[in-house]
Amino acid sequence: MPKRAVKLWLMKSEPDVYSIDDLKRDGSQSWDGVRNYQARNHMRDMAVGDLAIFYHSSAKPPGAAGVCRVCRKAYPDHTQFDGNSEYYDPKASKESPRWWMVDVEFVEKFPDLVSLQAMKDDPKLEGMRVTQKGSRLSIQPVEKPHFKRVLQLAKGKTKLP
DNA sequence: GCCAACGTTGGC
DNA sequence: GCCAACGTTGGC
Repeated sequence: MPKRAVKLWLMKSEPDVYSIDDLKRDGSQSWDGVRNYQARNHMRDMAVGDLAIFYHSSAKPPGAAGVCRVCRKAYPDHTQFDGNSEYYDPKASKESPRWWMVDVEFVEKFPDLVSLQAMKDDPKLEGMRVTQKGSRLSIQPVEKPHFKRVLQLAKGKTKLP
């Protein structure tokens, strides 16, 4: 069986809540609290070793802040069962969980943040989902040329397989 | 704080 | 299954 190719993603986090610096400090982190079906489905498509752009949303400025790697494949998000959690979902049960999460580990923080504006201005990133108006999806697949270009703009040192 | 985009919910 | 109302995201 040939190994599945590494897939590339973009994952949004509000840095006031959890930033690339937090991930650098922690080493790895579970990506809980996703409550959107499309984003959830993308997480379930992830495999260990997949790489993701760590994107700072609702930031000044918003943009690509670094890279992380999936280090545990999708498993049930425990916050859906926790009545005290803001992510509690009364319709979810342990027998049939509704929400899933992955764990990610720190890969690098970019020397230069690539702002959303810079991404929008770059012709090579035309068509990249995050640059499109009203793109709310918090977990998006990214095409390899786009990922490479963001690394280039960021002076990132991550090597794509 | 505004509001466009768009996902979810619930009545029918 | 439709769609109006409502809620959320997230840039500006």
